[in-house]
Parts: sequence; structure tokens; C-alpha cells
Amino acid sequence: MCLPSGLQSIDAKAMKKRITLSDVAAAAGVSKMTASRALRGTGDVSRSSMEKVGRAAKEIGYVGNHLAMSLASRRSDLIGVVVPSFLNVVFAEVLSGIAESLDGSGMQPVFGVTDYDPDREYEIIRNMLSWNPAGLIITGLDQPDETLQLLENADVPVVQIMDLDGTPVDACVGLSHHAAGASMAEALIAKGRRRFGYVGCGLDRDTRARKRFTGFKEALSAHGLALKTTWTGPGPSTVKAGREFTAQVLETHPELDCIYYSNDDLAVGGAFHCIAAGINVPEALVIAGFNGLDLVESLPVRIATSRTPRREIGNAAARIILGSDRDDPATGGTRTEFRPEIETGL
Amino acid sequence: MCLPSGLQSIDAKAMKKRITLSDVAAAAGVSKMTASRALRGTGDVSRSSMEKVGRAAKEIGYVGNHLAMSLASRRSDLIGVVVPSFLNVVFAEVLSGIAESLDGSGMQPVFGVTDYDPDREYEIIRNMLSWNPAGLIITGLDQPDETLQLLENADVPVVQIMDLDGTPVDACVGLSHHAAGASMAEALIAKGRRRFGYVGCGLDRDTRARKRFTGFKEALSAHGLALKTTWTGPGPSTVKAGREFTAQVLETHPELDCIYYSNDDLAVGGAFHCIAAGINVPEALVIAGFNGLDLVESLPVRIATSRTPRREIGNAAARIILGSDRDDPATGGTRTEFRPEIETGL
DNA sequence: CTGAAAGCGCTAACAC
DNA sequence: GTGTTAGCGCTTTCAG
Repeated sequence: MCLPSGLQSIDAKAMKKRITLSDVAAAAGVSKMTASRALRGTGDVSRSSMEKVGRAAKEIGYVGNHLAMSLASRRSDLIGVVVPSFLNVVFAEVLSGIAESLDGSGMQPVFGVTDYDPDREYEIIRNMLSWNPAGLIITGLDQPDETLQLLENADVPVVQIMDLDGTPVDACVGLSHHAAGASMAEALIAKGRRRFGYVGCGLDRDTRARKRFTGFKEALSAHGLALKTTWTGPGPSTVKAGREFTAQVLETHPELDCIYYSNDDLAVGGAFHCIAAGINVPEALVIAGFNGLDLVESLPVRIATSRTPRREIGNAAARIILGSDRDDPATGGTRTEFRPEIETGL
Repeated sequence: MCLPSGLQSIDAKAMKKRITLSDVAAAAGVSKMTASRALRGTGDVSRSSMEKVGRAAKEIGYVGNHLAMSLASRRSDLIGVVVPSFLNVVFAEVLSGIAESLDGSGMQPVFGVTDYDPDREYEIIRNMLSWNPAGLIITGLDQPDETLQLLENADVPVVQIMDLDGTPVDACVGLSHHAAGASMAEALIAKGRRRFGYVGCGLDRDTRARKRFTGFKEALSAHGLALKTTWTGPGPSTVKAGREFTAQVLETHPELDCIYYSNDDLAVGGAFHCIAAGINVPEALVIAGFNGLDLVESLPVRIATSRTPRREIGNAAARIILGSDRDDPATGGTRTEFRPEIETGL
């Protein structure tokens, strides 16, 4: 540990006296207020003061204290972002999009992971609110009442992302999963598929996957069709699970000409099984997922998927927060819809 | 927007009077201090006060203000975590591990993404320090001097993760990438491979990948061998890039019996190319990556990889921060080493 | 354009 | 056990 090349190295232990605004002001020969204004570029400050303060701050290594700043101004530059999981690349891309759009705005995203647990989500949001965030971006529209109340009582702009099937607290940006499931069914039927199976994981917790599932089934019904088999399990949607479950499903239902999965991870696993088992994809069996992961387009076989604009959703959400007036948290209830692009691979 | 089922609905606009500790104290009929102590479970408070305060807080919907709390106590329950990217599953798993170990500790992780940019990293760390975090977890040991200085001057426990090849600011947990590269080379040579090629992406920014590369080459040298070809490009390591580059490399170097990639994403792309091109993996050509992604074990062909304990690294890092005494930020310079497990698939 | 006073909401020290 | 007195480091008034 080396000491900051500094003056007051009196006591090796208590040495870490925080450098405060007063220190900067003193060093620059102005008052705290002028220093504060100069540092923030707020109000009118003479050029000479600006420069003196700027130089002084740099020299003594002033870092500032966001805690004090936010407490005094009753507003922070934090934006809370709540997602169910980091492990899902989809959310990683959304976060990336948010970070991208926030870059340069002075706002800092703070992420929270719920692990698909509503109670955890409640706690995380509650905790975030206690930091006076400038805005909140949360996943989905299916929060329990308790959480919704928390959000409504806090006067913070809230953007709900990913989903559109439901009533948002304020603004929302995403896509209709119900419609996405239905569109995929339509597309596959149009390509001549008739004997459908379904494989899904974690539907109990993933409400959006459930909506796609419902939309898919309803579209089949509308064409007088029905799923020949439905395999749903708990646990996360992984490639491994997809591969295993596909093997099982095909053993009992070799007649299928298409399997719809709750997402691309499972679908990729299905593709792997087919490659290993010598099943001709997509001619003999269409593997259909959801998300349009980058991985999918490099696969040795072509599978069907709905390409979702994750990054764009993140961008849009961040921009809504940035655009919302600080004094009037209403985001105008913006509703931004994205339509997934369907690829059948056929 | 529905009003909080409450009293002071005087002015629709200014209605959002923050509920403070004073309100709780008043409602419970005790002083602010007693309320504070009761809420935190600190010091001795009579059972009756505890209950009264708890009930009052719940009733009026008290949320607390971490800003004020942290400012007053000069300590926050935030733990800053800085990683280069979310898009890489590896970091997603590390974050997951951190969140897991922090769960229930009252600490909240705050994530920052550098996108492999040292300047951004500096800014993010600087920003995080201004929130008085309880600790900092940052990726790698290769920060520029400016950043190191920032870290050393701040009296906050710092844990550097993923890497071990270098000098940590304080504690570190991870693995030696140099050794990992060398071990992979040894293992492949032991399996009889002799004609090696290398494919890597983003080596200019990813110092750890570079260390593996160096370790790999040195081990080859030690056996009197050398790479037949080296393909390095800018841009991110994606499956797509892996597939394309593998095709190119094999076109000019069909004699290779093994390709080492900078990570599993590229290697998976390589595997896809081979499957599509009908190349027998691993007999004719060994595809060797790094990380041991879950995806790899479900692949239709077996590829070589070094399985890294991402979640465990996250767990360990979080525990070091939790264990470090708040008044004495020294983490004891703990050095926690994990050894990747090598799989050749042969 | 600049400064002085008065807090933001909470907790550390001390009293009692 | 409980209350009181001072701040934490900054910004918001509101005077100059």
C-alpha cells in the first residue's frame, strides 16, 4: 500500500481523510458553493473560478461523494435494472443495450437479479428505491400486487421491458409473447408441418415462455391442430436439457415433424440430438426455438426461431428513462412494440 | 397512479412526501434513535419498542433511505463488481456466484461493465468509490497505474478475480492463465498431437487470453514444437467468428491435427464447421477451447477444453469481501488459486 | 456571479 | 433502555 503522494501522512491508520468539497474550495480559494457549481457546470460561474476549481480538484485528487450529493439533491444518477437472470444471454444483451444508451449520460445502471423469484424481486426493488434512483427498468408485466404498489407509490419513472401482454405500471417496451408464439405456429403450419410437439422448461416461473406456449397452442387450434405431446419440466432451460428431453420425446413420438421449444437454448440442444442421431433437420423434423441467438445462425443445421431485438429493447428502455422529466416522473405511459422476425429455416 | 392508502393526500403533486424515520418514530411513540436501533436490530432495545416500531414501519410503508444511512455511517452495503462484459457467459456465471454468496448478507452487488476498455474501467471504479462501497471486485490484474493508484488510495477491500499471473492490489482469486495454456498444450501433446494451429480473437484487449496463448506456445517450444499457423483477429470471440476462421485456417492448413482457440465460443464455432464439413472430430482434428462451457458437453462431437470454476470464483471473491473487517479493509492479501480441469475429449 | 445559512435522512457518540 | 446533540458531504434556497 503506497501513500497518496500527499501531505497529511500523520497517522498511517487514520490517514485516509476523505478529500471533500471544502478541501477543493480551500485549495481554489473560493467558497464551497462556487466549487460545487463549477464542478457541476451549474449556474453561472466565472471562467476564472471554473478553471481554478477544476485544477484544484484534479490536483488534490477530489473524487466527490455521490451519497452526499444525492441526499442533498434528492435525486441520484442511478438507474435500477431488474432482470430474472444473468445466465440467459438474452438478458445479458438487454443489459448491454441499456449500458450502451446510458453511456455518456452520466447515469449509472445498477443491476439486480431476481432468479425468477417474485419475493426476491420485491426486495430488490425495495432496496433500489431506497437509493433514490432516477429510474427503474424491470422485466415483465406480471409483478404481484405488493410489488406494483411499491412501484406506484414511488415517484420514479418505471419502464417494464420484454413483455407487452398486460398492463404496465407506466411505460413498457417489448413484444407480445402470445403473438410471437402464435406467429411461429402460423409460419410452421404454412410450411406444411402438422405433427407438433412441445418441450419447455421452467414454465412455472417464466411467464413469458408460458404466454408463447399458449399463443402457439391457440394458433394450432385455430387450424384444427393440437400438440401430439407436451414435455414440460422444472429447472433452467439449458442446451443439455434440450438435448436430453428431445431424445426422450422422439423415442415415444417418432412421428413428430416439428418440435417447438420454450427458447433457443433448448432448441439448440434439440438440434444437437438430431445431429448426433442422424435426423435430418429441418426436412424430417423442424426444430423451433425463440430468441434468435447468434449461435443459431452458425449451427450446422438450420433451425426455426423468432429473432428478438434484445439490444434495441435495452436501448429503448434506457432512452425512455433519460427522456422522462426529472420533476415529472411520468414517462407518458409510452408503449414501444417490437415485432420478432420469424425464421423457419425451411 | 393510485395514492398510498394514506393520510396526507393534500396535494396531488407534492403528495409524495417521503416517509422518514421520524414518521415511524412518531407513529410508534418513540424517538428517532430508538426507531433506528429497532429497525436495524442494533444495540439493546426493549422488546415492546421493537414491536411497536416494526409494526409502525410496516403500517406507514417505511422504506428507509440508504443514502442518508450510508452517509451518516460512512459505509454502504454496496459491493462494486467490475467485469469486461456481460455477453460472455463466463462473467455472467461469476456474477451469479457473487450474487449467490452475497445473498442474505445484506450486501448488494452493483455491476459495472468496461467493455474491455481501461479508461472506462477507471471511470467506473472512480464512480463506484464515490458511493462508499463496502468492497470492490474487479476483473484481472492488469489495470493501468492510474487505476491502481485509485484503488490503493481508497481504503476499501479490493478483490481481483479471474487472473493470478501478476501482482494484486490486495486479495485475488482465480487461476493462472499462463499455466492453463501450457497445461492444455502438454495434454494435447501427450495425446499424440503434433501439428498445431491457433485461432484467437480480441487478444489485444483480453490480456488473459494472451497469457494462455503465450503459455501454450512456450509449452510447445519446450517439446520442440511450434504452431503451424496463427490466426488472430480483432472483434469479439463469437461462435460465428470461430466457424468462419476455422474454415479459412483449414483451407490453407489442412494438415493440422489440432487447433487451439482463445476460448470455447470460438471452439464451438470450429466444431460446427467440422460437423458441416464432415471432418472427424476429435480423431482427425482436435478442437481445443477454454472455459468448459455447459454447452460444450452437449455438443454432438467431443472437444477439448479447460473447465474453469466461474461460480466458485464468484463465491470466493464475495466471501473474501464479506470476511474482511470493515474497520480494517485489509483482506490479508489472500490468494485463492483454482486449477482448471482439462478435458481433451480423446 | 458569489456566499451564508439551512437542511437532505440518518447514525455515532454521549448523556440520562 | 432511551433520548439528545452533532454531524456525514453535499446542495438548495436566498441574500448579497
